[in-house]
Amino acid sequence: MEFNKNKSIYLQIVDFINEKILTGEFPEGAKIMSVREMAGMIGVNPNTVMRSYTYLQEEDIIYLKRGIGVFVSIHASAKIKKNLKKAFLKNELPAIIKKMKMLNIDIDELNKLLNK
Amino acid sequence: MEFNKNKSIYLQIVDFINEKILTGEFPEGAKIMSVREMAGMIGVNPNTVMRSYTYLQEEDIIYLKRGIGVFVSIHASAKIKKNLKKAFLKNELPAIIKKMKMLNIDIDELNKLLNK
Amino acid sequence: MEFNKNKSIYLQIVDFINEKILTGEFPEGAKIMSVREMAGMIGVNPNTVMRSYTYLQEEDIIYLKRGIGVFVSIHASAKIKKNLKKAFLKNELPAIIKKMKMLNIDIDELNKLLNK
Amino acid sequence: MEFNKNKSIYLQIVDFINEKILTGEFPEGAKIMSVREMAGMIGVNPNTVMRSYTYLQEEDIIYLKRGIGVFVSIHASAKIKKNLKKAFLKNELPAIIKKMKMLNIDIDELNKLLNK
DNA sequence: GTGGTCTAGACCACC
DNA sequence: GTGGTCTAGACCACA
Repeated sequence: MEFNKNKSIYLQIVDFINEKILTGEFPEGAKIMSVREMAGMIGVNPNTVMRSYTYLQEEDIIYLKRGIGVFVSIHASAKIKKNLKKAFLKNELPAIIKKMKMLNIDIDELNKLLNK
Repeated sequence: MEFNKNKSIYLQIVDFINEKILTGEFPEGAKIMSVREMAGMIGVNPNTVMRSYTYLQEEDIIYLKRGIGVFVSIHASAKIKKNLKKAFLKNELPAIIKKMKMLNIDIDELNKLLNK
Repeated sequence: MEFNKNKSIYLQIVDFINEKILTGEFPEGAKIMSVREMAGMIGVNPNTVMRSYTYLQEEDIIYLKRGIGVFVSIHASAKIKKNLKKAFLKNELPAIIKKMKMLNIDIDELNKLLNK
Repeated sequence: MEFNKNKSIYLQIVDFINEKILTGEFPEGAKIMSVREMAGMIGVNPNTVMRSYTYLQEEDIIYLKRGIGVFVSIHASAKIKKNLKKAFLKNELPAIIKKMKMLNIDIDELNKLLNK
């Protein structure tokens, strides 16, 4: 797996897992890859994966069972969408708007860009 | 001045100055605040401001005259717009599109959000 | 059965059985559930129940007869009370006192809380 | 510094810092020991201290400033008391009550024990 | 086998 | 100097 240099790896793993859950590749309630499996697959230290898993557990998106494995929470998908939407509206949208105004990009031009 | 934790302070100062130039608050050709003045005003270490100024000088947006002061370049405004547009199209737009798809936000909903 | 995350499951099973014995639900001398029955009932791996039983046997609270079953020891109830009291006075009470001081909870307030 | 074997070190460091804040030894708003200083002082790996600090930052009790240091939050003391009280009422008090009933310890006896 | 913690040591961006 | 991330490797309790 390839990582973006500007974002910490463990957060990119978080994004990766969130995506898998949203696409249904990791279904809610299901057991997913163990720390070591995931680490081996994406070529990263198990500690780093553990950090991602711990983060996701604090967000109630997965839960870890000692000696058993890692499971997707029941309402994980809705939770992820909620989190992403909240972050999008609060952090990213204002920045987009500000930048568009500064660059004199109007909604029509944005529409064209989006359709490409 | 308040800073976003996820972005380095010196880059946020760069954004801050870019904005002042685009809005005309720092007109092209004019002398702007010294490193020390700026540092005092926004409550930051002078070294950090120096780093922002150095960065902006490398981008030809300002220039420093030793012993005299800091000045906005003649074509600063156009240069900034060019840089921002390039970054917007290359880095931010793809991420926006991806996120909008994941969250099922279409162009109409975005339009509504933008108008608020 | 639900388990507290901060304590190991086998010890929670130990507590569970101790309680049954103290309340008389598992009378002294009587045969109690086998490892497999217990495991099925509370939804846990039989190995884990076995660990609890082994622990309780070492404490002379139950004894296992190979091929026959698991039995509550004759003086189990007294033994349990003695163990719990010892642990309570030695480990828990000092922590309670310290925490109450830090939280400015005095004996009167505790009394009120206990009566609820 | 000595650590209890039954609790993870990083959580014991959390307790340690909470206490220092409650007693005023680490005043609100003040800069406290850096990760490395703390690690050296208590004889623990810096990563472990970092874990404690990160935990406390998520609880809004301290905040970390990159390149500058670690600071106690403004309302840290109240926050800590709130957290401890909540945990005490929710987790510990019910267990105490249950255990006291099982051991036939009444409030008078507890009072005597507390006064020792 | 699993999660969970800890150490040792390194590198980076930032102030 | 500071925080922040990552690796490598180890040990433990638990299932």
